Amino acid sequence: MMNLGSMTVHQDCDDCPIRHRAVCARCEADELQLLEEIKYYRRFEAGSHVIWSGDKMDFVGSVVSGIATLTQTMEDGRTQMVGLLLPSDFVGRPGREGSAYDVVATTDLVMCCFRKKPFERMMETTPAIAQRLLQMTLDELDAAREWMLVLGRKTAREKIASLLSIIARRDASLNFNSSDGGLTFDLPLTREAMADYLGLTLETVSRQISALKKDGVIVLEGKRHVIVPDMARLMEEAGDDSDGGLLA
Amino acid sequence: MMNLGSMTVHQDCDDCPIRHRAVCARCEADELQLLEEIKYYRRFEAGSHVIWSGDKMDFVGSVVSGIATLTQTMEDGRTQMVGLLLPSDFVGRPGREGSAYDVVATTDLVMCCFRKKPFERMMETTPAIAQRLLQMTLDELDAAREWMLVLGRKTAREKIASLLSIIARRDASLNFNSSDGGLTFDLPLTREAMADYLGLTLETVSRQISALKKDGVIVLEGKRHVIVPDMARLMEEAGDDSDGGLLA
DNA sequence: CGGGGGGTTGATCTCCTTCAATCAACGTGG
DNA sequence: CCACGTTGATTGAAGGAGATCAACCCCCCG
Repeated sequence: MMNLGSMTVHQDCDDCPIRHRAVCARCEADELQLLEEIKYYRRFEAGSHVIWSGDKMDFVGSVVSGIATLTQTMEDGRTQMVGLLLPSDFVGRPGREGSAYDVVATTDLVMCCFRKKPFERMMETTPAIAQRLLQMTLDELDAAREWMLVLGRKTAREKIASLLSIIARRDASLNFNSSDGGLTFDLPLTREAMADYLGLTLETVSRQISALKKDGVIVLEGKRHVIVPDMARLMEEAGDDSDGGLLA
Repeated sequence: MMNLGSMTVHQDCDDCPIRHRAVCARCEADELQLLEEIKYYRRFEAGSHVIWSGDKMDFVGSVVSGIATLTQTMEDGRTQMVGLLLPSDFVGRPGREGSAYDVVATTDLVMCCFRKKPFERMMETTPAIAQRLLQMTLDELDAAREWMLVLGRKTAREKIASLLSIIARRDASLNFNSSDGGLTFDLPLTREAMADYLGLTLETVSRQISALKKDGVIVLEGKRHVIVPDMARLMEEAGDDSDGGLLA
């Protein structure tokens, strides 16, 4: 898949689907007005790079729709995904020149971007933005630490179950897709991307998904559509017993 | 070792060793004054818990001296260290009741604590604190993500080398202990704690340290004192080639 | 029809875990 | 001062979970 560049689109903050969850969530009308002046939309097609590791970043922004990944790569080519960016997630780091990671669109992606310098200035004058960003960063830090447990201590089977339960829970919180008690969702990642997220090979990912299917923990329709008949069972397989930890 | 509780000590912010690096780094004299009113010192002895996972936290604070670890534990006892807390590091999460992790003092520890509610109120009125906390949290997030690469993709030998080079670099930035070109430091962790940090067993840690010693990458004096004759070599072993990534 | 991307499955290999013995340093009490 | 237990660390032998290498399938698309 080639990067064909980006298209520009426009939208009003009022009908923005991530208005209440993104960095701008706590902004008042007048503050939004200021943001509108420094914002612009960009569209990326599936497979294209939003940012290259090491590159200078002249913007920060929010994922409006679609999914992107945050990955690190070693010289010899080994890669580790360090974050999954979903709608409302923030991209970029105020106060730093370059990006430490590759950001890649895994689906078609729309981002709401802010020019970096003006945004940094706004952060100093608009507590609502800085506070929201702090909150979001603390959440991401918790997520990263939870993932460290997954990477460091869980078995391949538990890793897969952990990933599935995270995606399932996220989808459940957005939509109401609990048809007849069983959760349902589409995997937004290829087997290879899952492997990069879980610190495994794609073969192991495939085998463990097959094993979970054989054991009735999940039901597959095609390669990507997953049905979870018993969420508690899945979380048990993930090693996260029952409660699953309180979400923000 | 038993937890004998904590002793209280006092200190003035002016001669505080972490004054310029902790959450309070950007505070002006008047803001420090306010902090002084809600602050108190606590001393923990090596091996004792600062916080238990799940417990309600009525304070947040900074590590003044000593070292603590942040660990997560699964029901079956598997543990993963998710953070190493050094002087100036922040403990606790504003806006959340309980702690998600165990915080354990690995050496004797002194903490500068702030009562949580007043601190949260101050965060809303004092941009200097919120801004500094955001900066520190973003740094921690980067560190956590770097560690995800270590946990997910590196070999045991590379993991050990990564840990050693991180500790070496940190020590180098604090002290000037580059006697005759070779860095020198003491390991602040037992083999078991290193294993918990690296997602390994303590036996593997021991074996890989021995191997690095045999290969001349490090020199050991006793079990804990490490000499690194060639830092570039160590970083090569860690898989972080040469530059080592830009620090903040 | 051919080709390529994504996915599954099999056979083998290897690195790390597991289980276990041993050792050095240290403290404690007889 | 020496036997004893404890704690941290090292080392050995055996086994296994996951990596690696490789074949093959499915499906879409040109």
